[in-house]
Amino acid sequence: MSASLPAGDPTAGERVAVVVDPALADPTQESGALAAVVGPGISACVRLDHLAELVGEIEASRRPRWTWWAAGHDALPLVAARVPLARCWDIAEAHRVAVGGWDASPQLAWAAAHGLDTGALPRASAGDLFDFDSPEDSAADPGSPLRADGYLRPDVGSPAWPVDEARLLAWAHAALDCADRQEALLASASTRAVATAHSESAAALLCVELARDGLPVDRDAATHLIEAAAGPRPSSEAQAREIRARRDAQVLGHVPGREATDLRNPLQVRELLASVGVVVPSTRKWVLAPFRETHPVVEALLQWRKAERIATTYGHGWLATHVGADDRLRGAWTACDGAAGRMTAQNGLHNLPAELRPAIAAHRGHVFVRADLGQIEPRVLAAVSGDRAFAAATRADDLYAPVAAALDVDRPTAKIAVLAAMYGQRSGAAGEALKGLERAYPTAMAYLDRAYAAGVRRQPVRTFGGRTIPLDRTLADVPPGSEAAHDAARGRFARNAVIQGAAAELFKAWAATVRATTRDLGAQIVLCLHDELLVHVPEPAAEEAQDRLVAALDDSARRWTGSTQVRFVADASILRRWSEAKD
DNA sequence: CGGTGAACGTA
DNA sequence: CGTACGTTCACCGA
Repeated sequence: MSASLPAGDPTAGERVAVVVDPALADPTQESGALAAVVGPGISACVRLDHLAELVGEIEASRRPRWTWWAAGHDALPLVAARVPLARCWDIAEAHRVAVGGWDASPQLAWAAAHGLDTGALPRASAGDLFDFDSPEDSAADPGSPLRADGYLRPDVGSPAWPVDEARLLAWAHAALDCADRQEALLASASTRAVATAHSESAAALLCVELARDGLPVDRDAATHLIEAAAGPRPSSEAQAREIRARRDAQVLGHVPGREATDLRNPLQVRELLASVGVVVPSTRKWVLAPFRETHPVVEALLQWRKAERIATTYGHGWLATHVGADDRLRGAWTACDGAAGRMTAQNGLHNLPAELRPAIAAHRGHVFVRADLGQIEPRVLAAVSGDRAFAAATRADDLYAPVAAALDVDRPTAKIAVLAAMYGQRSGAAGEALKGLERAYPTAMAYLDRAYAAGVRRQPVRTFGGRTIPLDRTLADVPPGSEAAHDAARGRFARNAVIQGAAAELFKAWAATVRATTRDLGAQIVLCLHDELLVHVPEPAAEEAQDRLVAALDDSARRWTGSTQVRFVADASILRRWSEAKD
């Protein structure tokens, strides 16, 4: 089926929905399957192998805001075909801005956008997923994704929902409706929430590109680093056992009579340590560190842990599994975690040990342009709190210098005080300096206090960008204790979330701008690491890309804060290997 | 076989 | 100084 394109004037911001058959596990592998494209004057159902061409034409003539339920599914064929798209609206990400949390199914997003009770979502009946004869449905068109009571049917959009052209078109219309409602809701909730939904949506599209492109690796360098830490790649299970046993022997040799200890069992390790007089509540690194001199087995154990980490998690198996034949490390990316809203990545992309960084190297004819945001969290605090005095401090290259002067303390003390105020210390003492902060920057401190208090009261907080952060979540790792301890943990979480979350929003706005402004250079963003961007750039374009990264920060920070009062700084450099970075 | 905690890497 | 996430392993209970 072909689409007729109306010749109308390009209208900024008009929505065009793209939806791909929800049954497809991998929309890049099923060229015969269907997608629908619906917008003003457009209503087309096309085979996937014709989708990129149609979307490319519409993009060229109208630059609409491409709207989908989730980029990871609906935009996948477009990313695979490298269709450049300027604007998008990701319903799942917009829902995460509006409501928070991780769950963002079409059913939930739809209900929230339409003001329906999200605690009472219809559930698919266990007996028959496609039983459309329940009383709620009787009044509705049997082909519609909607129930008569206004909810989406529980099964639509799921892999089990069989589509035809009419159903897919209706699914695209539903996306348009849902996105319009979300936008209205966000606009009424916060002045910045619509802009946040835009940059979060762009980040979600970037995530699909990151998964497609991967992080360039020097395979030989990686192999050598892994061999140095974990030994050669075993060619048999017997050899693997032998290498493991040899690694274990480095530790067990220090404790004759206890060679049978399983070093991978923390309980047995604790017993082993106790037998040489090291009595500890746990065998964590920072607990054992003070005992390094007490008995040689402690140092040997800590060394063993490092090698074991490389061998098991970032070893030969990892290299073979996650680094493709094109020497790119790939993993799945998400634009927004379930807590404060950072990006996440799998397969080690976000927690690669620093010693493996020399293996992250630009490919032939390319370099990396790397940039990170300096002192991002205190600068964000200045922006989101509106503290004029603290904002004045951000005009310094080193924010802690003017803070130290204002508090009449040395720089390290000023830094610890600021970090303690933002994150909340439980041990140690920043005492006097903290009081100085309260005097010098009362507006910023009050902002943090309000978030903490809301957390204790279990009330949701909102980031500067308008993202709701619910506080009914179970906290990750609160040690058993009093109710007061849990209150304090929620308070710390909330206080951290409004800073970390706002920083994540600015970072994503920056990343989205970089993506848009460096595309013509042939640049690819290949890593997003919370406050750091790694961009793979054809060598001749390196300096231009570096300039644009810095300019993109000025642009996105000005748009995000709505002012120029707070200064954000990026340290940008051109590298061949990630390890060449200063810090 | 799925969930949990310990441990540790990153920011 | 805290928060968050991803990965692996051993253990537990079904």
